[in-house]
Amino acid sequence: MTKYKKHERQEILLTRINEDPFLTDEKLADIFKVSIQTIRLDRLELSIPELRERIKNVATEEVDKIKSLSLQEVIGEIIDIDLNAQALSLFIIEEGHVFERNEIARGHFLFAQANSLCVAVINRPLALTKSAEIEFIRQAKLHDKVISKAVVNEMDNNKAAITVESKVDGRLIFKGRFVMYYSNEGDEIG
Amino acid sequence: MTKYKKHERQEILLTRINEDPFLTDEKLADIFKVSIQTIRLDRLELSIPELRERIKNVATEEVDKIKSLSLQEVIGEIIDIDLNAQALSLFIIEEGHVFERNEIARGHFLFAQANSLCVAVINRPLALTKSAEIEFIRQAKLHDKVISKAVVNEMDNNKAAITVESKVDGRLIFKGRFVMYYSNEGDEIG
DNA sequence: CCTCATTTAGTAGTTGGTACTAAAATCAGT
DNA sequence: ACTGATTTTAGTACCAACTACTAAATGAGG
Repeated sequence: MTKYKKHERQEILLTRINEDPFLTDEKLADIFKVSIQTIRLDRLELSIPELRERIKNVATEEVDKIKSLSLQEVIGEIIDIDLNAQALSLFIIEEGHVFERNEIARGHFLFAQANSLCVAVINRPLALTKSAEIEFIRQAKLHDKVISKAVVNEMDNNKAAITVESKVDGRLIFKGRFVMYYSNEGDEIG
Repeated sequence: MTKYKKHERQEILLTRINEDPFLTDEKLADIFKVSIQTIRLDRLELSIPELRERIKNVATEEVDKIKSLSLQEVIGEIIDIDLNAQALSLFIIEEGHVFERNEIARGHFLFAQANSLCVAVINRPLALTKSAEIEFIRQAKLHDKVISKAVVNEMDNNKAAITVESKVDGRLIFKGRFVMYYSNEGDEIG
């Protein structure tokens, strides 16, 4: 239980505060068994803002994140659309979408992109997926830009058949055939 | 531009602070053209905490949300598992999972639950979805508790066939047949 | 005009700091 | 063991944004 050296302590301090930004100087002084002044000097040298600033930052940052997450409601960004005919979307694979171990995208995000695109191309108050046959052909990896294309093959009064193909760098990674149910008013299915 | 009456002012104060929790008493006093003391009395009567408390609340709330979202990495909570044989998971439909308009769950979350469950039941370093046939039988609504059951039908050296059924209150809402690819080391697919 | 509610003023004390000065302790090298 | 630099403490004054309290001023209505 020897005390850390300055440099050592500062490194740990950084990660500690990163993990838990809600730590006061007093608590930190307690943790490292040094005086409050030492902690303050450390923060000064590492230009770590004071507790209140840190909390404020968390509060404002996370408000932004929530906004961008509700944007993720429709997964992927629609880049071209020809209503009831075809549509294109772009989805960039980020940290949250992959298996930690190998950075391969989880299948359901690719499905979600395709599914969202089907909902979008059928622009109705109610559009639900009825069934789908899908195939994962190749892996998508972290930071890949996935371009998904949906083409409406058939449409009748309340159903549409849509095929979706997703590609990374022009290579097919996913394809699916979706049957969508839709209506113009708030009908019930099943 | 007459001054508000007490009650009136307090109502507006409430909504104002709700909209923007980062307002100091000083700014609020300025807005309502009253003294700081009046604002403090108002907050006391309405039991609105002080600025710093409010900011802290925002920060902690949002930290919780982020945590529950990275937990969403595996969508749904696994409640029972018999490796390579079958597994059960629970997924509660929340605000972020439904269409705003009608509070019906987006299909890809139900798919994600099923897909995650398939990955979980095949407990291998690499387990990827190869293909799936799925059917959405009935809608799931906001706050529904969806129980998903995966049963492994066949397994060979590197593939498994799994059927999944999801129910709400015992009624079938989704079913799917998944083919999963897996390996014990970091092999490549395709 | 009197009275009760409302508003404002002012003081002391709190938390979690900054900014600064200065003393004490520790360490490194000779 | 001594010196000089580095590091750590100690201590003071000050700040924001309050709470908690007392007391005075200002309304508004009967």
